Amino acid sequence: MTHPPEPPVTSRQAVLDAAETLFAEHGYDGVSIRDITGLAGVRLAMASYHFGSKENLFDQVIARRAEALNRARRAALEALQRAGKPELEDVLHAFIWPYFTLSTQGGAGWASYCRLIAQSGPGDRWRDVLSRHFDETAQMFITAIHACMPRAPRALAVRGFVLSVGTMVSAFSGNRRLTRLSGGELDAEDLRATCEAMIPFLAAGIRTLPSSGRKAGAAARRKGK
Amino acid sequence: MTHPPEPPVTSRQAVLDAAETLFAEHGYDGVSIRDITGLAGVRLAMASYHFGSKENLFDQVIARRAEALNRARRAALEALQRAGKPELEDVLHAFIWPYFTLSTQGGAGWASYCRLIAQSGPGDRWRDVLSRHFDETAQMFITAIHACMPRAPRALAVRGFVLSVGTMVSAFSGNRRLTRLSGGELDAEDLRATCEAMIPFLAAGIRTLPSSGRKAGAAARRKGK
DNA sequence: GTCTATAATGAGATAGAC
DNA sequence: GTCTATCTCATTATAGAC
Repeated sequence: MTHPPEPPVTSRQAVLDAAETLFAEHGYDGVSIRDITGLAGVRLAMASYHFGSKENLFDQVIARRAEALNRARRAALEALQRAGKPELEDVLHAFIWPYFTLSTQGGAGWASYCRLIAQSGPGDRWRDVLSRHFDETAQMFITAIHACMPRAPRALAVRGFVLSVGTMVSAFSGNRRLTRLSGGELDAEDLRATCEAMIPFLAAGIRTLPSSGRKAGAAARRKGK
Repeated sequence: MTHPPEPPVTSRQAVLDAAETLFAEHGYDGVSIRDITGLAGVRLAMASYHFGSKENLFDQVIARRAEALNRARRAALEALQRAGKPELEDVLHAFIWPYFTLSTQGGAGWASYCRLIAQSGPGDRWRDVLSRHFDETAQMFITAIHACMPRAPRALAVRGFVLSVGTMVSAFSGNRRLTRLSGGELDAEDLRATCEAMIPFLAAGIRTLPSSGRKAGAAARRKGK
C-alpha cells in the first residue's frame, strides 16, 4: 500500500520529499526554499509554482502522510474491536505499531516524518496542523482506552493518551539519548525494541491513573513539600 | 534562591531573557537577533557585543538555567538517599519536581525554558548542548533508578529514564493537547496535576521493563505481525 | 510546467564614533 | 558599554519568456 523506494516522478513530489527531509532535520525555519529545491534537484521557482508559499508547503508535508497514518491506526483499532474486547496493550499497539512499521519500513520519508512531528512546538503553526490532522483519530483511541477502564472518568483516558503520545513521539524523535546514556549498550535506532518496551510501559502507567487520581499528591506530601 | 519577578538590570540579562522567551515560542531559527534585542529594549549591536554570535547566545540561554536545575535535582536526590533507600517514585519525584517547581514558581523565564527544551531536535546544536549540560546528572538518576531494580541490568534503567524524560519534557512543552482533547475538562496548564499523575505513571511503567524485556514482542506476536 | 532574472526584504555581523 | 550606520549575503516571492 506504500511504495518505499520509488523515486519521485513529479517535481511536485520531489519538492515534497526534500522538504520533509530537511524540515525533519532542521525545523521549519532552519530550512530555506532554496535548500529544498536544491535537494529536490529542481529550480527555485517550482516551489512557488506548486505550493505558493512555504507555509503551505509545510502544511502539505504534514497532510500527505497524516491520512495514511490515521488510516492504518484506525484499521488496526477496528480489527481489534471486531475480534472482541481489546486489552489496553492492544489499543496502544494499534496506535503505536503503525508508527513503528511505517517509520522503519515505509521508506526514508516516513522516518523523516516521525522526526519532524517530534519537533512540534507550542506555536500556532504546529497547533493548528496537528489538531486538524490528528485530533479526530485521537478521540477514537481515547474512547478505546476508556473502554478498558470503564469505571474511571473519560478524563483519565485523555490524560493517559496524552502522556502516551508524548512518550511515543519522543521515542521517534531521533535524539540519540538512549545510545548515549547507555554508553552504546542500547541502540536508539532499534525502534522495535523501544516499541516493545514502551507498550507495556504505557499500559502499566495508564492503569495507575485511577488510583493516583484519588490519592492525589501522595508523592508530593511524602516529601513534605 | 531564585528571584522570579526581578526585572533584568544589565542589558546582557535583558538580551538573555528576551532570547529565552522568543526561542521558546518560535525556535532558534524562527527568531532574529533584531527580534530579540527589540523585545529586550536594547540596540541591535548589544547582542553581538555581549554574545558574539547567535549560536553562542543560544548556548548561554540553555546553560544559564541548566546549572540551577541540575543543582536542584541533585539536592533532592541526595536528600532522598541520606534518608534511606528511596522508592522509584521518590527518585522520579526528585527528578521531576524541581522542573515543576521552577517552571511554575521560578518566574516566566523558567516556563519559557522548559518549553524551549521541549523543542529540541535531532540536529547537532541540540544534541551537543543537551548532552553537555544534562548527561552527567542523568547518569546519577539512572544509577538511582537502577538501585530500585537491582536485579535488572542497568540498561533497563537507562531505558526507563529515557522514556521518562520524553514523557516529562512533552508534558512541559506547552502543547495544549490535554485541554483540547478533553474538551476543556482538563487543564493543560495545571502542571501540578500532570506531575502528580505522571510520577506513579512512570514508576509503574519502569517496573514493567524487566518482564517485558524477557517476553519481548509479546504484543506484536499476539497481533500476528 | 519549467526556466531566468529580479524585486523587496531581512538576516548576522562589524566598524568606528562617543 | 552603548550607539549609528553599513557591509554582505540570504531570504521569500513573483514577473515574464519559453
